[in-house]
Amino acid sequence: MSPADTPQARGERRKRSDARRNAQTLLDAAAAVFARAGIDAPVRDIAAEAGVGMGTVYRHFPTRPDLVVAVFRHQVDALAATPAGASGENPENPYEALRSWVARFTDFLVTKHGLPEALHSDQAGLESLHAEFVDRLVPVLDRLLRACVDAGRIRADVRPLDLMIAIGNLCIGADTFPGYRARHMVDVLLAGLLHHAPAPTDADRPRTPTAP
Amino acid sequence: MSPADTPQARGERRKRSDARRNAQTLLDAAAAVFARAGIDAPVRDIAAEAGVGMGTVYRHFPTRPDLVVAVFRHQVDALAATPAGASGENPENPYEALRSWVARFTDFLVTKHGLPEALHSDQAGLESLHAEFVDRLVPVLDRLLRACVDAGRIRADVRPLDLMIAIGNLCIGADTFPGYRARHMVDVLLAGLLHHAPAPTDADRPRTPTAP
DNA sequence: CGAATATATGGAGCAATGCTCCGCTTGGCA
DNA sequence: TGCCAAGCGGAGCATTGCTCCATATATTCG
Repeated sequence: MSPADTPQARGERRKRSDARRNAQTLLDAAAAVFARAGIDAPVRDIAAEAGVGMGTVYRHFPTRPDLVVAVFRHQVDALAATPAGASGENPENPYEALRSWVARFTDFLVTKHGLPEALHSDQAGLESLHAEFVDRLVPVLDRLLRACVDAGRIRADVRPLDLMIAIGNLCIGADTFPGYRARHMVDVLLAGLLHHAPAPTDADRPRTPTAP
Repeated sequence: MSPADTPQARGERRKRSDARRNAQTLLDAAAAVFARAGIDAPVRDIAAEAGVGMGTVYRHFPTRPDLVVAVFRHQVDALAATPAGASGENPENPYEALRSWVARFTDFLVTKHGLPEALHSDQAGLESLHAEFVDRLVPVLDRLLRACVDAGRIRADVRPLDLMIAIGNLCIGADTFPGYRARHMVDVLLAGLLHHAPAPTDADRPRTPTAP
């Protein structure tokens, strides 16, 4: 997001004023419709909410997922930015730093209707949403996890990508399935990272049958 | 599934022979298409595979999810039936019984393209798929979990429904996202059930600030 | 066996939805 | 003011779940 990334600085013509205005209107309208009707809301509805035609939507956001990504980008940015602060807050307790960041991540996912589901939709183009999350957040998790491993708090066999996807997955259904406590299960998962006395990963592969 | 449930026994006329044949043909065709193209394959494709018309499909399976449920029902039955055996095999190690059943459940989910995703689809009617899983498998998990809790092996604050949904969720993306190791994350989740020295669940809610 | 009838079938057609296309409109510059 | 590239709107296409009904056929009864 350096200033050099602005269109003008790259020698491209500045967009027309109505175009800029419409782009922002669309972003706001999409955010409103997503909040009201979920992330799967029809593009038509968003165009109507913004008071523009279908063509305008697709001019600004070539595919539906592009619109979704744009709407959530700055929230992902916030999540990606904090950990420097968070992990700095208590470098002596890296596990709590991990837990606190994961709690914020979980809150974000749970409060967005359909977002966790969308991260796994195989609809063409929705990979970019996934990619956005991976690119921005995996490095954060990597730092948090590494700090825990270095401090000897957690097992070393869980990769940041695994954990990120797992957390995102656990949040699926949080708002649609009544009895399911997504946050709690994320907590259980994090507890599973801690070292225990008996490493259960070995128990299910008795290479040598327990001698009598 | 008692004999009294058969149509004849309830005084209903037995279905025409071609109808019965087509129903089975459709089941086989659907299984083949699901395996090849995933669970979201168009109904048209299944009709074509079976060599019948659309009307025939919908006559036998009123909605798309009904077909999906029918295809997987006997596999769910198998999963629901085993734990009596499994938990009987080593009553002295209930945690291993839990792990072994969960491993089978995980295998089942991971090998069915799109099944875990379908369990959370908000498409009307797909709740019956979810209901099928919940009704058949939650009681099994309940028994397995209770045995572990009674043996003092695991925490008592995880309900069977939570665990079942969490496991299903963790399997999402197993076949579509390259780097993600669903089975491993299920293992981490199960490890999180075990008791550890410091209960992390209390750490984030210091009701009374730790007295000096 | 042959007719009568309930049952089953096939596929055109409807509705929803993502996306494209293109003729019309308009902001910005000379 | 006048020009024109950038922008816009919305009809229309393709896909897909599902419905409808004229036609075909299995089953039964005389």
